[in-house]
Amino acid sequence: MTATPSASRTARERARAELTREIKDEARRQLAAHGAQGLSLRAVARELGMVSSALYRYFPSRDDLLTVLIIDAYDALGAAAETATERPPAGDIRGRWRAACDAVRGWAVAHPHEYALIYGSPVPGYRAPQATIASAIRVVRVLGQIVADAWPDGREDERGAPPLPPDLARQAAVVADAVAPGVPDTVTARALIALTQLFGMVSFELFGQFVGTLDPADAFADYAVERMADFVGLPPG
Amino acid sequence: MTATPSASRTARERARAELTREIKDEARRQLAAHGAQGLSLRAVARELGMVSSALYRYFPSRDDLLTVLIIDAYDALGAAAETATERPPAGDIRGRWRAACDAVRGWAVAHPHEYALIYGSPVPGYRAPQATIASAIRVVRVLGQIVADAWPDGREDERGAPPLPPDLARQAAVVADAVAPGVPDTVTARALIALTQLFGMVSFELFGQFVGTLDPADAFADYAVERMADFVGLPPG
DNA sequence: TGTACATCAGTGAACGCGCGTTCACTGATGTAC
DNA sequence: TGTACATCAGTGAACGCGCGTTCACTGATGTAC
Repeated sequence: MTATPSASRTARERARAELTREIKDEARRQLAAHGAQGLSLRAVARELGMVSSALYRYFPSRDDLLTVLIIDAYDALGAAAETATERPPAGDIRGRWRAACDAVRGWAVAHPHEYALIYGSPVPGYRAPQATIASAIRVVRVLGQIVADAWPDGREDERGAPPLPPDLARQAAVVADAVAPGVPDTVTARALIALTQLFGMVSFELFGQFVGTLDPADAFADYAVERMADFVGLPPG
Repeated sequence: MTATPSASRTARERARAELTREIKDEARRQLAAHGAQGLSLRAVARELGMVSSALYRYFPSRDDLLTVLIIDAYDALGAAAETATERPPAGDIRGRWRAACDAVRGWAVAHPHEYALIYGSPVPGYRAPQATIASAIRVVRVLGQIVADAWPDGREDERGAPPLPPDLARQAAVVADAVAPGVPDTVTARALIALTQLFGMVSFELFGQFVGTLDPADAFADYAVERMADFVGLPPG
């Protein structure tokens, strides 16, 4: 535990950390080029000038590497949303909503294959472990917090929204407890509708459903974000 | 051109049509089991008791087989929506909307891998030819027609909806011309928002984003369909 | 400070696998006269 | 109706490829005394 062995240990560990990062970077590059199932350990090793078996010092299997990439992607998206939403003043609810939604779309457009990895069709044969959930929830928490800030304790949903059937009310309450505390269940349901709209729109854009119609999709995306903010009941900006 | 040769020619052609169908069926079965990139010509042939090279009498390549499966999937979804939307009386706009949306979700749940094939991440290396577009548009046309029926010529969007920026107005007009003639552009934009919500919701359900929260998603889906009908401005049911 | 030992990173060969596609072929089915 | 020929479906072997993973190994880095 003296200074020297600890320093040299970190030297080795630093090399290890650096190579781990390089492997992930190269894997991400291949993801971008050939998609999730085009990710090949041998190709990663080749590109890094190593022999393929060397990668097993860093990741126990291809699936583990994939899992790390998935978690990283969720974290990157979550971090982008968190950062964006902190830019406007805390009281500017609609500005924060807009910033968060724009950040989601912006990150997705900038990293289409990583987006596809986490929100596209699941990779067959691969089953995401529990470990991904904490990262996956970050972006949801960002949007949930904005809605929660718009609905301080005791505020009712005064729009005469149709009440939820009991099953849905229960589910909405669980979601609200986790990511949007204090929000009435009808509002939570609307926020979940807005969430699925946002990701559905981004997926349509990235996966080619808009080609030839809403292409480019910027104006549509901006408009949809505002209308969904109205729909949820956020104060006008 | 006499009866006999023509009958025997159809005999051979009937055999061909039947085997073509069996190949597609088996391919769909593999799609369901292993996903799009798990679709292997050799495995299809093996399962049919043929040698792999025999498939080349029916499909010039693996990609062509995939393309046919994609078109079939779009057509099956479109047909399901068309059939469902014709069940309620033509004047029951909301009933038809509900039926169409339910049919989309129902088909997707019943055929998750085919849904993933057409609305999930694009298969890397594969690029859908133009031929798919006519089939892809069918389900959109069903929803568009319902909205068009709710907005007969001359009816305005009287809700004081925010006007569209010019770029978006132009895009919305093109879409309306194609699938929802006569619909004001603000309504078209809302219908497109509803469309992306529907498919986003279905994708979240099928791709595992709802596991542990909105699971099962039936109540949420029903609620969302109604709220989106309100949002578009369809008459209450 | 120096030596003996343990840990760890990376090598290279090999295993066993499945894939898409081509090609020359056989034999059955259909066609023309 | 019968024969000669053309078309077509399906065979079986082969090509060349890339993959994930294992394993015994070498040599460098770090640790304990």
